[in-house]
Amino acid sequence: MVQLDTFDLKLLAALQDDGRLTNQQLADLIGLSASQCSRRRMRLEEEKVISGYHADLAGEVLGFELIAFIQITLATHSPDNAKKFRELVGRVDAIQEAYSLTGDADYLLKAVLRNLKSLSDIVNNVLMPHQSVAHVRSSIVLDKLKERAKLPLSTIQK
Amino acid sequence: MVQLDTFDLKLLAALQDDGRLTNQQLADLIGLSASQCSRRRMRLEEEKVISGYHADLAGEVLGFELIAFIQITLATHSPDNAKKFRELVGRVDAIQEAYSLTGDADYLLKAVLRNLKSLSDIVNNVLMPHQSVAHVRSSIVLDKLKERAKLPLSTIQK
DNA sequence: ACTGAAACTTCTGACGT
DNA sequence: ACGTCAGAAGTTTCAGT
Repeated sequence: MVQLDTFDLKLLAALQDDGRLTNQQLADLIGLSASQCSRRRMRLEEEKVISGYHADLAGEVLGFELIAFIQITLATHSPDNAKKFRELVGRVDAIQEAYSLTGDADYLLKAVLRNLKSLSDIVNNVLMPHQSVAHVRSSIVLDKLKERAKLPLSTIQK
Repeated sequence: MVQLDTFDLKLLAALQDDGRLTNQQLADLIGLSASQCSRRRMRLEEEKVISGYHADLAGEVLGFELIAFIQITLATHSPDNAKKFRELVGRVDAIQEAYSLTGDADYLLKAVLRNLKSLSDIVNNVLMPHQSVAHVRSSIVLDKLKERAKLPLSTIQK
């Protein structure tokens, strides 16, 4: 864990909101000179507190109409089986996120898809037939209440 | 749905990977002049194909040790109840993402937390006691196989 | 539609406080 | 640790093809 002061936290919060903010804009926002913001930003990038910058694309506009969460139970929990499943997850582009979890399912996947047929394809032709997989349960996203995860930096004590 | 050519898709893919790419760098990557990249980028921002840019922060480095998925079943499905639940979700900063879903649970929440006590707090003191909520089931993330959701732009036909 | 050049803005390293 | 300044780099508008 890195030592951060109030300026760092403000800077992180600002860049979390808008990743293309210039050092000048940051300077105005947090009350520091632009060069200082530049230096701090570089330090935070160097220290991997900022792990990267990404453009956020509108999935719907690009034709990805569907988001699905898919719960997976593995056939066995052998290292070999786990490895094969991870390779599968890595290969399938529609799977955006994948986590192993405590609880009844072993894995939770988030997939973005063009339509119901693509979901059916993934579930029935990719996941189900795979030797590592025992059970698949998918849920379709009806509504997004909150997205674009921001860390609650305000809860960090200086 | 917007009309995009190969250059647009390359540009989007590049910015999805690195949101701070300069127009010059984009120009080199996709084989267009910098001024053209600037114009196209502005158009894509204007059309909301690019919905924003965000710095990605390393949660662990900042002391968020825990990610949890929380499944919620509402007490009743009255509009009033749903509204109250949405307000709750909006208020709680630890809840990064929230979706309403098909399937056995009504909502799926993703929360980032400092430790197990914070999770227990949210579940037992915030979610469970809320009048709209009937049932809460939480799962802790053991491992991230895939994160940093990128849209599979390669699957888009020009 | 694209390129290239010109005017403007931003970045970043050296220096002084 | 911070701000100022100046040269370098990047951005964007505009004319030209």
